[in-house]
Amino acid sequence: MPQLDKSPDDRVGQNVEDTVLGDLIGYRLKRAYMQIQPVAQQVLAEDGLRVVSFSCLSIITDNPGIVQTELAAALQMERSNLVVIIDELEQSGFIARKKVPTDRRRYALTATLRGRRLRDRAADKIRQAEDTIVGCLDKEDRTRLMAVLERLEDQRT
Amino acid sequence: MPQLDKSPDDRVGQNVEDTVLGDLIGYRLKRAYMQIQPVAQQVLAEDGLRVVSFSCLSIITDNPGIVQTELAAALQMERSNLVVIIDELEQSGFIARKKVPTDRRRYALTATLRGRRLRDRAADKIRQAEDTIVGCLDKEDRTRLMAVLERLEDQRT
DNA sequence: TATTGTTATACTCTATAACTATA
DNA sequence: TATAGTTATAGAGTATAACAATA
Repeated sequence: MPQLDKSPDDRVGQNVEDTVLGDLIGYRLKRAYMQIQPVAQQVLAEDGLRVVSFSCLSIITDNPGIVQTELAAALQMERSNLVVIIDELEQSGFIARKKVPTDRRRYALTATLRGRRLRDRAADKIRQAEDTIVGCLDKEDRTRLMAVLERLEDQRT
Repeated sequence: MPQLDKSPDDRVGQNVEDTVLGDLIGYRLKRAYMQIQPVAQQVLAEDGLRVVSFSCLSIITDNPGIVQTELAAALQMERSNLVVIIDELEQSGFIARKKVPTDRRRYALTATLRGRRLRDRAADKIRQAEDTIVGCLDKEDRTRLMAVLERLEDQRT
């Protein structure tokens, strides 16, 4: 018997009490991110990209010649976990690795023309997808949100 | 030779260009969350809790008698992944499982006195820890941030 | 036939240690 | 001795399918 005999004290859907969790910023950030992330993921998957590989492609596009350690630091991830992502992007022809003559331990990363175009196109699609969720905010709320998030991020602890 | 011979065009630390990523809300949310999450994680670890087990304990405390499927829905996670977490909390003596007489498929979850006290104490510690990061925001910015995040979260797509 | 809790499993993400080649 | 890239691996976190008990 599905759906039809709710007892009076049934907690269904959003009728769950919460006196603590909802006042924690960490929880609120996570929940908001859980709304946005799958949308971005889906949009990027159409172009064969994951969120993290798009992030890499984007930073490489903006910083031609960046090396893997710098890229890892910029995205706050481990060098070791970057390797397969860079491999993928290279094999797909979106970026190129070339030895730095002055320090042959390092690889200078650059985006190819195809890579740069993909980055720009994918970025447009993500912005559009985010708008379907963030559209409920007016321009000022949105600008404020971005500024506040940036301040949190820059906070050293 | 560490640190001493930076070439003029070295990108160190935050000197990385970014024309796209930083304007995406998903990226900003993730970065802000990455600041907060480890702090909460560390604080909770002192009491033998993970972030997810604290979330469960908190919702159970606020909703005595809630069953696992409802809890999973409230936290937007899979029932199957809840099982071991509930097991842990029960074995630690923070919650109790008891068969619902009217529907013997279900377990009514309730927090023990110890569990409720732990929830309250841990919540205080998390708030305090979050303040070390969110302290840079004034009262109004903070209230606004929470309200905006809640609106994003409630946005149906 | 549908639902609850459960188990098993797989897949992604992330973190750590160790290796090589270069400096 | 230290660093860049790499490999292997282990641990979280998450998602899916299937089962027994119950409705």
